Amino acid sequence: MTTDTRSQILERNFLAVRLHGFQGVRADKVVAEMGITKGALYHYFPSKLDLGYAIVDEIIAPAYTGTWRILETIRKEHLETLLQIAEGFKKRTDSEHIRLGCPLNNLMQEMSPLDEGFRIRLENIVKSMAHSIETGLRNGQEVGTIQSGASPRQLAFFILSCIEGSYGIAKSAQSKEVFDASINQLIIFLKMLKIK
Amino acid sequence: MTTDTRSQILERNFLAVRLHGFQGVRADKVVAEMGITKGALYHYFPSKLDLGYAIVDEIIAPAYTGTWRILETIRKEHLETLLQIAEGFKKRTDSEHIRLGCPLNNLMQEMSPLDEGFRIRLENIVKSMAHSIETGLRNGQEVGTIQSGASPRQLAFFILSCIEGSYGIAKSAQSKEVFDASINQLIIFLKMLKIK
DNA sequence: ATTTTTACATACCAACTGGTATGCATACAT
DNA sequence: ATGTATGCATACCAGTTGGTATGTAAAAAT
Repeated sequence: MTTDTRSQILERNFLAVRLHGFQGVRADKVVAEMGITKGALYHYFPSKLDLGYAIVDEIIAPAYTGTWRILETIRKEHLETLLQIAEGFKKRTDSEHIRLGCPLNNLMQEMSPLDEGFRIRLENIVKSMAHSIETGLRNGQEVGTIQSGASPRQLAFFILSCIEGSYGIAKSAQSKEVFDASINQLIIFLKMLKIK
Repeated sequence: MTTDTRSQILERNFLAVRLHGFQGVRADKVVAEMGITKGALYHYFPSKLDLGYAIVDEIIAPAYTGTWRILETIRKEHLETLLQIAEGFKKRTDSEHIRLGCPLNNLMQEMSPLDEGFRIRLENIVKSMAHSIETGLRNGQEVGTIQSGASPRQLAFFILSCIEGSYGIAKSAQSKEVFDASINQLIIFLKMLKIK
């Protein structure tokens, strides 16, 4: 099947980017480990940069924006849903995640100052997530379950910063315990926003 | 002067690492822009990796650990000092910092999974900062100015995660406003820890 | 005064980089 | 049946990479 090879190339290179960074990836070596050659690689992607963009557009962006989008649609329990998402990060973050870090965070750090195509794409992912959180918090304030003093926009960036930062700190320490400690403190803080 | 050339090589390559990442740095091009050649570079540093280690040991580590160390020595106003440090991040973070991100965070993300020598060094910096914060918070609890419910260790990782994450999020957005929003929320949270 | 060490410059190199040009078997369209 | 597009493999390439070997003027040690 035609789409199979292409998506395999994408998936394998996504893993390689997580380990080596985009600049560190040798895409031809990655496909060689799949048993295919550069011919296939450059058949599907005109350049390494296009491969990188495809990884962001087709793998990273959907996964990240999808996690938070539900906050925009629900009519009640906004804070509880937010807490569940935070708990979800703890649950689905395994040792490989700790070792390799958050793919979004990694690419933002590496590529934002180097390539505008990457930067715009990654910024849009962050904007989308921040918008979902902000909307959820604002709606929660409007239905009267979330304290109205706090700024939803400011809180959205704060929450994302904590999560991305937790991946970063845990990555250097290679410690899931450190990650959980930080996320747990975030959860404690978020619970303070609740109106009982 | 012998130490002058060496420290210039260090400083210039530190800037280059901030922009391109360690893997992306071409150390010979960096020194060429200084008007010297590879000969000088490899005279002072046996390899590129050793140059990278020296950047961490001699530039990054002292700057970071020095920022927080005061928290270990003071006898009162622990929380106020912590808040001042947080405010300091806002003050001294200019547009170049936003564009290039936090050097520590950048290197952690890039090099932790790739090279154990880097990883250990960066982990030790984080550990040192976390220890200072933890000690400050614990002492504040003991003198009765900081709420005793919270875990100093957990809070320390949380605070560091927020700050590093704020750099990361702001870097992709290239926005000082985003950085300040996140730090401001951290400050609001920290003030909640105060016993009046 | 002579040796030794320091502080670089110059020239060179093998391995690797992202990428291209070409070939060719199969599938598909006409 | 025949032309054309697809899905790769093979071979090749110029530029770059981190690094070395050698040279040498000046400084420092003896």
